[in-house]
Amino acid sequence: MKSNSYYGFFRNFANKTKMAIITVLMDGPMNATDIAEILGEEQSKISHNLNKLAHCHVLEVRQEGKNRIYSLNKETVMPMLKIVEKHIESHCKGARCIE
Amino acid sequence: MKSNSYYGFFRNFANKTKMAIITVLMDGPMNATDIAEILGEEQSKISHNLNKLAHCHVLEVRQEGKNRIYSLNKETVMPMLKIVEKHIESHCKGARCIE
DNA sequence: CAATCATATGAAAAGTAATTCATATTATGG
DNA sequence: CCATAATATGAATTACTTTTCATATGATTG
Repeated sequence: MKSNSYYGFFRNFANKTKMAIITVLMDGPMNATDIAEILGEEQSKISHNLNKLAHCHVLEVRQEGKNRIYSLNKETVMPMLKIVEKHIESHCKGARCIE
Repeated sequence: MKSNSYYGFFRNFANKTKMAIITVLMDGPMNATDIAEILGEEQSKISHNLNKLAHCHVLEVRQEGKNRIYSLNKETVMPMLKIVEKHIESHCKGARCIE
């Protein structure tokens, strides 16, 4: 296991904006502008982040007219979040574990 | 699911040194000095990182004489790495996915 | 093909995290 | 208790990442 080199992948989750995007996309695919709107964030900020997430296949993209529709790679992301949730549940009850 | 707030947890894995520590501890518990030695890293650098990892219960610590023995929380970490491994396997074959 | 909506891009600036270095603690064996 | 081995701590520096801002590119529609 080349676990040593996985840290790049985890960067996709180690940031507030990226996690917000991921959370929004849990409800279904959406285009970039709408994501930005929902999060109340700058278009280009969202675009930069979407690119990184898609680059690592945390998100998938498809072109639809002039829109690019981003969707969550649930197969990877959901079980991952599940693990974190469980971890926090059992180790970080109320505590300042995560901040 | 408060997934939005999980990003702090992921920081434990989004860094080279921390992942190196985690990897070393996959082989079993070890004290701080030995970890530093094996990784060829500065004692205090390792110490700072160990603290953060332990703070989030990614690692557990126990005092043993003047040594502090750090061990990996395998229950959380192993399945997490498994997911990443599988993801890379199926999406990042040879590609510049992760860098 | 001009206008416009949607998105991307790149470089500079800002923000945040990691490392270093010097020093402080803490524990134990003699 | 003193010496020392093991580890922690904090502030300053350095290194990275993220954001911003201005601008560019792409697609579509009339």
